[in-house]
Amino acid sequence: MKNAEKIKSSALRKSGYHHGDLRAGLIEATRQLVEEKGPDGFSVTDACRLAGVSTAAPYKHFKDKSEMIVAMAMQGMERHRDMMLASLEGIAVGTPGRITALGRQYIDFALNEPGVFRLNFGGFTDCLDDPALVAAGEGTFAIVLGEVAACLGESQVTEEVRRRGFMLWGFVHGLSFLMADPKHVRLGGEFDLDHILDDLAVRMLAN
Amino acid sequence: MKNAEKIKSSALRKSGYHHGDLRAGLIEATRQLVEEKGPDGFSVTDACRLAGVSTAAPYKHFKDKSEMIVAMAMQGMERHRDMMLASLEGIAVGTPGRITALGRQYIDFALNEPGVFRLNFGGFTDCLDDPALVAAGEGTFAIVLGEVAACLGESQVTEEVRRRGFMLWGFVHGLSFLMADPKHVRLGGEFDLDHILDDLAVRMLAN
DNA sequence: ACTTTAAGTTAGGAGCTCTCACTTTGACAA
DNA sequence: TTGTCAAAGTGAGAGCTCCTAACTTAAAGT
Repeated sequence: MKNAEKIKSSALRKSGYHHGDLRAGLIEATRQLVEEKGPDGFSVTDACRLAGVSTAAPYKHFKDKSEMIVAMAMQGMERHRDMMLASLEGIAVGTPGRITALGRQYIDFALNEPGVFRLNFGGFTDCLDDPALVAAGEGTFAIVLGEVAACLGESQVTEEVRRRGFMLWGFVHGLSFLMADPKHVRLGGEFDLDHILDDLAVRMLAN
Repeated sequence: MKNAEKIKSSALRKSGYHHGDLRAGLIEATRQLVEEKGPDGFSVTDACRLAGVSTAAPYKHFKDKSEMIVAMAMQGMERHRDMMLASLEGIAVGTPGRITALGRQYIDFALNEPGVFRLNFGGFTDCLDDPALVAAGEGTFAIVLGEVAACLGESQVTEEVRRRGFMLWGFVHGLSFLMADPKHVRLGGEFDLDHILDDLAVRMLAN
């Protein structure tokens, strides 16, 4: 029983009348479609087709389209944070290497999941207002602030730490947008991202 | 005759059966609505209501919704470029002040017209593909590259100039996104944008 | 086994994009 | 000045979307 349920849960499409875990199935369908067609271009109808249910089914699990997108975006934020945390593994605390690792992972996420990244940060009105999403973003930024503080030899997040962290975030954030778009990234010519990030960390943490 | 026509041209709404300059009227309506409701949330139907014409009228002037948005975005790119160029007025060539002026103006545009800014750079699939829009973006970036070259004492756009210019662009671009969003900007704490930009120019143009 | 209820369904309203066939009217030539 | 034509409007409607309402299925607990 429990086993059969688990197998069902992981499936995108349903088998019988009931899906097993339609909520998760729709979130996964949403993720796939947002990557495929972009944050605009996504439709609930498409997600229903992909999950193999009728177009009315989602409304048993989500209030509306926006809530469905927010649920997917939230999982994206968590992946984003977890990957950033994982990238710190084995790098000495207080060294610039930790800053560049975070930046690198931030940008890698934007490159690997451009649809989700743009959805989360590109200014889609619906998602901007969700408090859980905002809180998740703040949590991730807090990680950055902690690392900046350590690099600057501060034990607390001072105003200067916050200022530097915000500048670093802005930089990496902007690079993510530029690099996730082929029409923009080629304007940068031939460059090595790791080199740029190292250069950045040196310049921004100096003094 | 010519005068009456000009008066009509500047009007958003039509007076008689014919509008006078519906194309321009729709572009202006589109701009207003994109600011009001965000790039998503915009509908051709709304623009028609605002311009006072039937919902079939736009298709005499634009192939589809996308082309209408692109036309509006194009004017936004031109405003963006013109304002950046104007901001250089009276600042000595080859000084970092010209870089900070460009950056400041870039961000100001994002703050003054967040809807248009996000539409142009937030990764809306339809617009990304338009070659005229891409070319306009490249033209604006070329201005930045020229200033960076002058600051670094180069007479040409070398690979290093391009790299630094791209980094500066990335930074200002990211800050624009963060500052245009109240939920992000407050994470930066209390800070003075001019001070940050000066700091940035010093750090990024050093060496 | 029976009941309850969560989770599906079909049907349909309202709004959107866009097309088609039609109407209006300004511009230009005779 | 008048007649014609083409540009620029119109209403009607097809096909899509999101979402609701009322109905049906079947899973879970007593």
